[in-house]
Amino acid sequence: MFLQRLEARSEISAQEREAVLSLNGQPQKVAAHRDFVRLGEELEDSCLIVDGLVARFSQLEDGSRQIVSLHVPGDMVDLYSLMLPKAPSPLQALTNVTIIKVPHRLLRELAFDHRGLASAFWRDCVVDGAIVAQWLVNVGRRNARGRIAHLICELAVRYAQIGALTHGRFPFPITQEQLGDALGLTSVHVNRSIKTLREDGLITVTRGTATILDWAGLVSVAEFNPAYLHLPISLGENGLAAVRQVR
Amino acid sequence: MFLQRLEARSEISAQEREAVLSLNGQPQKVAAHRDFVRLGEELEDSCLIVDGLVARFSQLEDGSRQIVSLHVPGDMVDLYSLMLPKAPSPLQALTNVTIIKVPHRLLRELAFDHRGLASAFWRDCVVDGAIVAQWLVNVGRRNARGRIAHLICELAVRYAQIGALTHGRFPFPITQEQLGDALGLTSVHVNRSIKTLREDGLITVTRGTATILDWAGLVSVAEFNPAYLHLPISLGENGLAAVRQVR
DNA sequence: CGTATGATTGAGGACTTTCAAGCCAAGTGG
DNA sequence: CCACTTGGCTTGAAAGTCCTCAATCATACG
Repeated sequence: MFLQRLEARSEISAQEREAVLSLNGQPQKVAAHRDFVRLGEELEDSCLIVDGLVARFSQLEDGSRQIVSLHVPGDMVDLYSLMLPKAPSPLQALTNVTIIKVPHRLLRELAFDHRGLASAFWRDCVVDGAIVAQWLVNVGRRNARGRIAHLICELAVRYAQIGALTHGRFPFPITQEQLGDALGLTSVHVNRSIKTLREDGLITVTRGTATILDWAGLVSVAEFNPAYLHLPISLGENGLAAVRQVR
Repeated sequence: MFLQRLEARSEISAQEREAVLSLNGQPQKVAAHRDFVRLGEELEDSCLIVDGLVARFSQLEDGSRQIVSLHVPGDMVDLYSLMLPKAPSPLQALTNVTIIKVPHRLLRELAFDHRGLASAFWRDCVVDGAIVAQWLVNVGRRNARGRIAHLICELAVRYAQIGALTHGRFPFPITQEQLGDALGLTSVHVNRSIKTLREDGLITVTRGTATILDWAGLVSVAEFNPAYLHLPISLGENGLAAVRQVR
């Protein structure tokens, strides 16, 4: 999975591919709602998500939270911890999650031996930053409807990339409270805004899965342009087909 | 300047130091308000800021802007373009600016020949991302007063790092309109909020310079913790003295 | 001195939050 | 098998923050 993610954004040689595949680790289960990386912790591994949804967040003194990034299977959540071992933000499992911890030592060796992999890792960190920047635009300059639509578009594309989007449906195991924490909104207002999107025939959300009814409409409400994700994939009409792009 | 910035965050060997110092380039002037990198442009250089203030931003269809990062002298604004040559966001000079364009080719050679520098570059990109993440928290979860206070705290520390903070005063050549664009607010509301900060005796802003009157108070309003900047510096009481930290 | 850019202030309205209550589906234990 | 609990969704009403539109002021510049 990790290899697939890297290859989506970087050229990887056959030799480097082998090197990545030689990595292995024990899958671990993490229960929903558990913080499995705490603020300021010194990390010696990076976490590859195998299954489930993970959030990186910050907590303010009044108890409010801002989710800074969401991570789907295939993401190496804290690859950046290679460069900043002291966790700048905690990690929480939003659902039951399976992760594989990959030791920094091994990743460093890989980056040392294969400059293509070093670039790929570095590039992945940069793209992660670009996604956060896009979220900042989202939260700073769009109203609630636009923010929600944008996040849904982003997740649709990211799930499509890992083959988890079928018939315009994809996993959406996130509560409205958590959505609010990601978008700088209240769960109440998230609820009302989703309602208007539903009434406009753009999407429906039920029991952990989202359905796209009108991809073009959603994209338009969100002003969504997937370029910032740097994935070789886009969604066809109505979000039904995932289309691989030539790079 | 570039070397100083790198050394603030990474260990650089004597040999690597020499290598960085061997870089040279022509200083260029950019007039205030000019976009000197455009969206989607293919970049072959990264820009070191020598003087002035630069903003990276996104523009929405309705014309509104979100400034995603601000860059002070010593910053290599778009170091990340080494990994993503196609500019994901334009760059604007907020003031008259002096930059030095450093060819990607040279930076790549440096990173190739010196693994310590490769790490330092990568780390700098990661820290840039961490700053954007902090901005996201700021915009997503703080009210106008808190946002403004937080940005002022950040800039105070960053200017202190380059020795441009004296007697609690530092350069603040940014219009309220631009502040709003950075904070997800209107210039009008920025104005009113700054007024309350001034009335509370926390800061004053006049003619391109900000003065910190009550650092502790400002930090408290902002809930500011400079750790995310990963700089070996902090500000003493009332923001008067810049204190170098042991790493 | 006129012009231009940015700061400041006022009034009204829009979007979002807060507080509160009710609803629904799923899981639990007697 | 069913009351009972629980977490999450939904809705209403009132309040607050922030925005829009507009006008005035201040300062710098040609």
